[in-house]
Amino acid sequence: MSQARVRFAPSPTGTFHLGSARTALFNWLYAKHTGGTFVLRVEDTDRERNTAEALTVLLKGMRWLGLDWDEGPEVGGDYGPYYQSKRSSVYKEHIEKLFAAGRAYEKGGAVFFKLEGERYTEYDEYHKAEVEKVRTEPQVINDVVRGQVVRAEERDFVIVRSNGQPVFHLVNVVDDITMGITHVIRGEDHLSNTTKHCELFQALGSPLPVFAHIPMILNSSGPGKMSKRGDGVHVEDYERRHFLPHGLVNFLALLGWNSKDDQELFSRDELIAKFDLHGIQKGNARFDEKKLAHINTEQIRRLPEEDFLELCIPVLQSAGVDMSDGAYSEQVLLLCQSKVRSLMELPDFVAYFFDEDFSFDSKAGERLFKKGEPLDRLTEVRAALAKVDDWNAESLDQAFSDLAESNGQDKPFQWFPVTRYTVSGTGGGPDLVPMLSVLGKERVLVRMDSFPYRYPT
RNA sequence: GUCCCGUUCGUCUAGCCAGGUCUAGGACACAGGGUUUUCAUCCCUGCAACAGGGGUUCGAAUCCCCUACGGGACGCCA
Repeated sequence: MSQARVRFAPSPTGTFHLGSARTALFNWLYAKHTGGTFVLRVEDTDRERNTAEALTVLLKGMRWLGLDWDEGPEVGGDYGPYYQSKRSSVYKEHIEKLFAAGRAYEKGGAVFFKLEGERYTEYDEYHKAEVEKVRTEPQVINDVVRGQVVRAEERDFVIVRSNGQPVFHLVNVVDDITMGITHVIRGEDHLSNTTKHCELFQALGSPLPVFAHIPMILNSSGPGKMSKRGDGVHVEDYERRHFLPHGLVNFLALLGWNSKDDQELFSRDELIAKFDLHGIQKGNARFDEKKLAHINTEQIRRLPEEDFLELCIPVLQSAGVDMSDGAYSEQVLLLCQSKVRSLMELPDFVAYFFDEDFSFDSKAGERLFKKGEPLDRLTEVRAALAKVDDWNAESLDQAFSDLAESNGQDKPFQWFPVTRYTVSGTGGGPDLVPMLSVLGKERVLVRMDSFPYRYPT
């Protein structure tokens, strides 16, 4: 596989849309897969909305997702500058080339690209006006995803505005040429634009890159492509909700691409190894948060302990959890890695480990008191645990077994629910014995003793 | 309105290019069951789709045509 030079060319708008993120991801994956180069180019022609803050959001999002670029802002490269606003001279040169070739003309202060072919005028229903059209030779686009797409451009189009600013179509093509881009991987919404781009490539005497138009991401409900506004449509939303960057990456990769072998959970390296343009889907995809949540959960489970701990720290700190006892916090978190479904729920999930004033879940309490004599069981288990000197999972297991045996029971199950509830206030959580072991003898006994006074009756 | 792209379970998708092995496979979700101290995990089972019509063929989810529906483009936005 030859090394590809691909680019992600966003226009900073102040947010980082998931659709853009997926386009960036596919480009990044393809560059990595082929051992090629991933270029980040900022399309900031036009506009006051292209602020420094908007660019920061984008770069931060890219870095959070782990999509590092080989050339572009802040890292440089041999094909710069990588901001379109700084490439005026390059565009000027190419516009002159078009004039020289008789493929550009001025009208109303703007520069138009001149199509070749027979001209005629026609009433246009869309523009509600009589317009000039050209019968051009149709362009044949060889798209890796869609096969051959044949389409003819029928109107001359603006390449430089009357204010002197070059237009997207022109700068996009000129940059792709001058930056040596080999593969253009972008959203299907650009497919119709591609005929314009092909005209420009040809008029400038440059070979066409390989095109791959990837499907759109549609709203999970309702019509149309994924909206630009709202919660859950931007990368920042998922960062704020403490999703794993790789969880989002894995999910996004599956939206419009698959590995053909039923594998859905990938490490970053597996994704790079398996990603291929031919696995890209033609049909549009609908965004499904439930599947995202599932993949995120699975990726939490697969995290190496160190990475898991590192990711947890900021989540708990921002929730105000006191983690001054590092070794203890670490034990608590490792207890939870296989139980928790998202990092977001972690602070609530571990609250009782760090706060003696934890609350009691009323539903679980009702269930507990509905059957048997929990207070009697509590007295028994309290006495049994008080005798444990060497407080660890093994000796605790033994203490429970002895307790069962001395009461003529096979297993100590009837003491478990009340134990869990009095020390944690919940009906669920990490495995009981390891949990008691981590909490420590003193905490456990104190909580058991205070339970009758603290439990709201 | 014109042009382009698409259409397999509710959702993401495999299969389609090289027609038979497809009573259409996997995953999420959902439902039921089992394991379990746990509304967690795990395991099992179930539910559920080739948009419609025509053609080609011994045979079509797979090839061709039409229709319908969905998406996109048609900006001196990108």
